[in-house]
Amino acid sequence: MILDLRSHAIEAPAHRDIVSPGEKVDHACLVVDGLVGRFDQMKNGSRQITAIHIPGDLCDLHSVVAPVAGWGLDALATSTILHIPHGELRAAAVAYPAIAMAFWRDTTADASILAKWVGNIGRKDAMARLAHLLCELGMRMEQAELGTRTEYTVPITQTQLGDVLGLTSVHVNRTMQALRRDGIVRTRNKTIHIDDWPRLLSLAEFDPRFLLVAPMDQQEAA
Amino acid sequence: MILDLRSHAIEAPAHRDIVSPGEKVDHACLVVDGLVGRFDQMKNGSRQITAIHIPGDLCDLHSVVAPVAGWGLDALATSTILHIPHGELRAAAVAYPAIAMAFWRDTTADASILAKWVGNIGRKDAMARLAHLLCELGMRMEQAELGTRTEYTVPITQTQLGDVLGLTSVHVNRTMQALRRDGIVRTRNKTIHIDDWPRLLSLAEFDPRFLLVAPMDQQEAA
DNA sequence: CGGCACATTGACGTGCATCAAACCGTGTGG
DNA sequence: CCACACGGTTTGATGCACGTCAATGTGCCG
Repeated sequence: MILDLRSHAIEAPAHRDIVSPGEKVDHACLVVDGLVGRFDQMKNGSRQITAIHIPGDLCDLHSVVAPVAGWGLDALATSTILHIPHGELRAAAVAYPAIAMAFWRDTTADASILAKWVGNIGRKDAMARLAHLLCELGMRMEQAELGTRTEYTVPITQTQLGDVLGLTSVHVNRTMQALRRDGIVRTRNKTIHIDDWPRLLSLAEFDPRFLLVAPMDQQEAA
Repeated sequence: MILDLRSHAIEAPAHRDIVSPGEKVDHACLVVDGLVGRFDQMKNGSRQITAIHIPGDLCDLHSVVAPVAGWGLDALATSTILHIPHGELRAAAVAYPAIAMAFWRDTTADASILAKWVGNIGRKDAMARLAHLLCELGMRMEQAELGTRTEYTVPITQTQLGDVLGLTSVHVNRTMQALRRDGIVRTRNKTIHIDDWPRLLSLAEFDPRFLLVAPMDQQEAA
C-alpha cells in the first residue's frame, strides 16, 4: 500500500546524516537497503543510537505528527532510502481509519522497543545488553525475511554497536569475545551466527512480546 | 472530551501494581491524582521505571492498539486512576480522524521522551541524568498547571528516582546532595525548589523540544 | 512511645571508561 | 604485484564512577 504513494529514492553513503537533529522534515523515510540509525547527540560529541532500522522499516513515521524532532537519522552503512511525503501519509490516515490505526500501532511498537532499551541500558550489564540486541535483531531480520533468527547479516561496526548499547567500542569488543569464547555466537564479516540460541535468550532475559509482532490479519486490515 | 467517555475511578495505595507485566487489559488509565510509573522488571528483581505519569496523563494509550504489553504500571504514591474502556477510545478514533491523530501524537510524544532517556541513561553521568529529570518534571508540571518549572511537588522516593535514572538509591542520594551543595536545588518533603534553573539546564543538556509540547490549537483540534 | 519507611553515611569492590598502541583486511595507486 | 593508507578490530595498563553492603539517623503516624 505504502509503495503506491508518490515517493522518491535517495542513496546515502555510510556515516552520512540523513536527517540532522532539529531539522524540520516534510517526508518520512523508508529503508530500502542498508541500515539506518536514529541517534541523539551529546554536547561532548558522544552519540547514542536510539533505534536501528533494517530494510523494510519506516523510520520516520513520527515526523508526520511531529515534523521537528530532537533526533537525527544516520546511515550506519551505505543505504538507499525512500522519501515519502507527509501529505500522502496523512491523507491516507484521514481517509482510512484502519490505516491511521496501523500507523499508530507502528509508533507504539517503536515506543515499546524504546522502553525495553531504557530497561536494558539502565539495569543490565554489557553481556546481557549485547545478547538482547542480537536476539532482537535476529527476530526482526527473520520477520522481515532477510535471514533467520540465528543467522543474519547486519552491516554495523563495533563502535556503532557501542553507541546502541551505551558502551564503548572497546568494551563491545571484549564482550563479543566472551560470547564467542563461550561458543554462543560466531561472527564472520558482518554476519552473525548464533550457535546457542537458548543460552543467548536466557543471558538477555529476552521476551519477544515487546516487539509487538503484528498478527498478520491486523496488518492486512490496513 | 475524554472525560465524557464512560469510565470509572479506582484508588491505588503506594507501591500497588495497577497493571502487571504481561497482563491483558481492556481499558486505558488516566492519572487523576498521585503518581504512576511504567516499569520493566528484571529477573534479579531490580526495576527500571520507563515513564513517569503525573496527574492529567494518559499512561496506557498504547494498550488500545496493543492490549498486552511487556511492562507494568505501578502507583509510585497513593493515586487515583480513571479506567477508560478501549472500545470507547477506539470508537472515538475511528469516528473522528482528528482524535485518531491526537492519540497518535500522544504516543509519539511518549516515544520521544523514551528516546531521550535512552540517550540520558546510555551516555550521561548521574548528575546530568538527575538534572535532566528535574528539568523535565518541572516543564511537565508547569504545562499541566500543577506547579511552576522551578517549584513543584512530586511524591517520589529516592529509590524510585534510582529506578528511573538507572542508579541505586544511594547514588541518587549523593548526587542530590551535590546539587544542593552547589546551591542549584533545594528539597523539602516532596517539593523541589530549583534555585539555579540555567545551571540545571546546562548540566542536563536539556532541550525542551523533545517533549513535543503540543501547540494549543493542535490540542483543541481533538 | 514505638514502629516503619525513607534518607544518609562510610568502607570497600568492580564493571566499564580511557588512553594508546598494535594488528588486520581491503581497496588503491604506482 | 607490491607499498601504503585507512577503517575497523584487538590488546594491555590504569583509573574512576557507581554498585554493594551494612549501619545509623530522622521524620511521620498510630
